[in-house]
Amino acid sequence: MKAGTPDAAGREDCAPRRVLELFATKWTSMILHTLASRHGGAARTGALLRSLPGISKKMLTQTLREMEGSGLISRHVEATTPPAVEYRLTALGTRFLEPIDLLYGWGRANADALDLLTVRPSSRRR
Amino acid sequence: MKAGTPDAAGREDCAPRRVLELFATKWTSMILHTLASRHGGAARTGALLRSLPGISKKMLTQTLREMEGSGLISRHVEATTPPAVEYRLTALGTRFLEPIDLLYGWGRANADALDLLTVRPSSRRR
DNA sequence: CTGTATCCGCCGCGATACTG
DNA sequence: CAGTATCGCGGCGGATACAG
Repeated sequence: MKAGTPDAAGREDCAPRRVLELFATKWTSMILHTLASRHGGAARTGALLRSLPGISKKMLTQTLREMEGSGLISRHVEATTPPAVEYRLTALGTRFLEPIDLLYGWGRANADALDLLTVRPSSRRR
Repeated sequence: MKAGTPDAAGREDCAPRRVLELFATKWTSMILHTLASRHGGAARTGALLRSLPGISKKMLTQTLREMEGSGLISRHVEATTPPAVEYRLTALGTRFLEPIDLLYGWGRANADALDLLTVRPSSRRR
């Protein structure tokens, strides 16, 4: 196999890249994971906001919109006052959780190896 | 389980988040994948540059540096003229390929579902 | 061939304030 | 409670030019 042949993640329109784009917005996977941890795979805005340390209200809404557009979650409004909005995992979203959890699991299983390096020992290269 | 309990991807210093950061630089997984497709899990700069449509020389080098710092790959220099540099998968990098390939595989398996949405049908919300 | 250094536009994302 | 609108900064990442 010669070089120059995009056999790997070559083409810009391939499925793998499409998946990576889902991770572009850094909160996507965490939101999905949080929803999954809830009973019924659903949660309201406020709950999500509280369960995701560091996320801003803006990013939450924004990411939720994108995820809805990607078909990962669905939005349900209770026409009460004050309004209650609930987000639920869709079939696609639920399926996407498999590879995500695998990724998370890998992270936990290799936490030590990752630690050694994020701390940046002391002397390196040059 | 009540809300407010960061049971999911809560803490900012947890392993899952650490893993996500590896995806922060969008080329990391693709570089790993490309290296894996080579015999011996190694490739030279030029080859990588040609195998990754769209990447710039700058980003390649930069990403390779970060990956080296993260222990995913190692750098080997042949002191010839012109110099020949080769990057190789490390044990950690190889292990990280498992979840990555799973992710890619998922993308291919759900390519159709993703297509329907990236095209954005026509009428939606509002 | 490999790598570094600038210049610079774009946009992810937080902070803050306001409407229903 | 849920959502939108603005402002602003940091930095990703491309283009280009130069060096070993």
